[in-house]
Amino acid sequence: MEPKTNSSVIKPYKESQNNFVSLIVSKDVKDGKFNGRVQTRFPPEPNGHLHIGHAKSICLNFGIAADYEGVCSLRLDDTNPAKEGSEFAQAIIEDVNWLGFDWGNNFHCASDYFSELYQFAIQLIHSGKAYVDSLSAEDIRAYRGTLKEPGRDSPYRDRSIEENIDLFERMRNKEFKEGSHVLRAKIDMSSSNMNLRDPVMYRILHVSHHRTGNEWCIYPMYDFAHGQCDSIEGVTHSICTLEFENNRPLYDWFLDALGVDHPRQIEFARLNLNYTVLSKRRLAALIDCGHVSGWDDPRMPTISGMRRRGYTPEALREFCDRIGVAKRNTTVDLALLEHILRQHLNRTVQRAMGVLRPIRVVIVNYPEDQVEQINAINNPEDAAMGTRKVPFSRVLYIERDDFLENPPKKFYRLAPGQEVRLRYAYFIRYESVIRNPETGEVEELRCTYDPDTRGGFASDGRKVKATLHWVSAAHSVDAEVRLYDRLFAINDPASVPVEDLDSILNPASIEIIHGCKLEPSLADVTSGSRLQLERQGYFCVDSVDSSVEHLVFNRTVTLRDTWARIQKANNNKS
RNA sequence: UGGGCCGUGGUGCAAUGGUAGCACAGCGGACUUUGGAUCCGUAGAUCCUGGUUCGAGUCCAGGCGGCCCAGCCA
Repeated sequence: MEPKTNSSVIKPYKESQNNFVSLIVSKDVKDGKFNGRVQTRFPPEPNGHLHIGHAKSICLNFGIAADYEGVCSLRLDDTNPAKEGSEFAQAIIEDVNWLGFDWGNNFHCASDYFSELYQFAIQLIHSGKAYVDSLSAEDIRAYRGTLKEPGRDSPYRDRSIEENIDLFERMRNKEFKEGSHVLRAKIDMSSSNMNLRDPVMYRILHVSHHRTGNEWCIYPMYDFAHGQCDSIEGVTHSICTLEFENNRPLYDWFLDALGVDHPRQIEFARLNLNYTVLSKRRLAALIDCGHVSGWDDPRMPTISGMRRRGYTPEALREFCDRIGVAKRNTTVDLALLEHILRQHLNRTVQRAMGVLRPIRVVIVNYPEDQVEQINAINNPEDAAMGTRKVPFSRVLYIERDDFLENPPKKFYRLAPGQEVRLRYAYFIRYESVIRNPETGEVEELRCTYDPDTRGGFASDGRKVKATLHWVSAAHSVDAEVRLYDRLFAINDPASVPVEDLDSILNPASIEIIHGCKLEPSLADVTSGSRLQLERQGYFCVDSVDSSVEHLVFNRTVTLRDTWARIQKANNNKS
C-alpha cells in the first residue's frame, strides 16, 4: 500500500538545489571548467553577528559544495581591524556550526594572506599598475568625479615605479600617519564604473589586528583582498550578493593584472524578511538604543537570537531551501518561516500542559485527598515518543481565557451551561464563580466532574466541543514565561530611518508572565530544550536566564490559532 | 543618452521556444481528546508596445518601473 503523503515531513537536507546558481555550477562541471572541481566559501566579516540572511548564503555555499562533492570553506574577511574583533569571529564559528555545517580543515582568514597580498601589491607597482597617492581623503573623493561626470587623474598618478615602491615600503614600515598616503590601482579615472576609477588598494591604519597584532599598519581594502583570497584558496565559484556586481570587473582586473586564476563570481539577491530588519547597522542600533538585550535577544533575526528563541537548525535550513535563490530583490513573508518552524517542531517536540494565566478551578464533587495519575501522550505525531503520567486532583488551574461568563457565539470553552473536557482527564461542567468582593475579579471557578468520563471519553457517547489544558494546583511547577512577537509593527521596517526605529517597534514584542503553572514533568527540563505547551505554542527553556530554582521559558512561535482568526474576523465585521 | 542588474498570482520560487506549476498566505469544507496536526476543495499572475516564430513568460527592439554604484566600509 502506498504510504500516505505527509507534507509535514521535512526532507533531509541533502536534496540537490535547483536554482540559477546551481545551474551555472552544474554546467561548469559538465563543461570541465576548473577541471570539474567545485569550491565555494562563506566569507563573513567578523564585525557583527550572523543573521538569517547570512544563513541563506551559508546554505547556498555549503549546499552547492555538497551537491557537487566539492569543498566549502569558512573564511573571515578581516581586512578592517578598526571594526573587527575575535568575539565576533568566535560567534560566527559557533553559529555556522550550530546551523549544521562543517568546513573541515578549511578555515581561513583574509589576514592569513596579508604577506601574499602585500607581494601582489608590489607586483602591481612593478608592472606600473599601482601607485602611491598622497592626496587627502577629501581630495580623492573630489577627484573621483560623480556618477555622470568623469574623474580626474591625481597629480601623484605618474610617480616612478621606484618612488612608488619606496613609498609603499615606508608606508608598511610605519613611517607615515594614517591618511597621508594610500596605494591605488591605476585603471581609468573616467570609467563609467566608479569602482574602476583608481580604487584604493591599501590604507594606513595604526590599529592592531585581532589576529596579526601589530605586525601591519597597512591593510588591504576588501576589494583588493577578496578576489585574491579566492584565487589563493582555489575557489571556483565565488557566490556573493547583488551589490558586488559592479565590483566584479575590478576583481577581474586585479586577477588578470596579477596573472592568477580566478573564480567565477555569481551574484544573488540577499534575503529580506517582512517585519524584520537585517542590516548590520540597524541591528546594532537596536542594541545600542536598548530596544533589545543584545545580539542574542530572542526577538533578533540573528542566528544566536533565533537559537535562543528556540528555532531549530533544521527549520532554518529548510527555510533557506524553500525561499529559493534568484537575482531579483524580494521580501519573504515571515509566515513562511513560522510555518516551516511549526512543521518541524510539531513532529519532533514533546507536548506538555502549562497554564500561563491561571485561574483556580475546584471540582466540588471530586474527593478531597484523591490524586490520580492520568495517562498523557507525548507526541500525537509520533507514537514512539511514548506517554507520561500527569497528576489530577480536586484543585486545578485552567487558562483564564478558557472561561467566559457571557460567551460570544462560537465560544466552545467553559461557560455557564457548557460542558468541556479536561485533556486526558474528565468532562467538567461549570457551577458557579467566586469573585473578589472588592475588585469583582474572577478568583475561582466551582465545577463538577463526571466520573464516567475518565480519560476524556463519555461512556454514553456524548461529545464536547472543547478540550482544555489544565494543571493540578498542588503538583504544579512555577515558571516565568516570555511571550515573544515580531519586533516591528510595520511590514517594512527597513524603510524608516535608523533614528526612527523606536517609533515602529511593536510594543507587544515581549510580554513577561510570572507565576505560570506547569505540569510537574517540567520541573527538571534542561537549558535550551524545546516543547509544545498544548494549545499555547512551542517553547524552549531560556539558555541564559533559566535555572532549576527559577524556570524561564521562551515562546518560540504560537500554534496556528483559528479561534483568534474568527475573533479578528468578527471584530472587523462589527 | 553615466554604468550595472532585475520585472511571473498577495508573497517567494519554477516553467531552460511547446498545456503557466509548487509552496506560503487567503477563502470554503471534512476530521479531530490541542480551535493544534491532517485531509479535500477554491480563487488569484507573465510590466507595456511592437517584432521574430507554426508557437514567446522565455528570443529581439523600444518604452515604463525597481534595485545597486561617487568609503582610506564590506
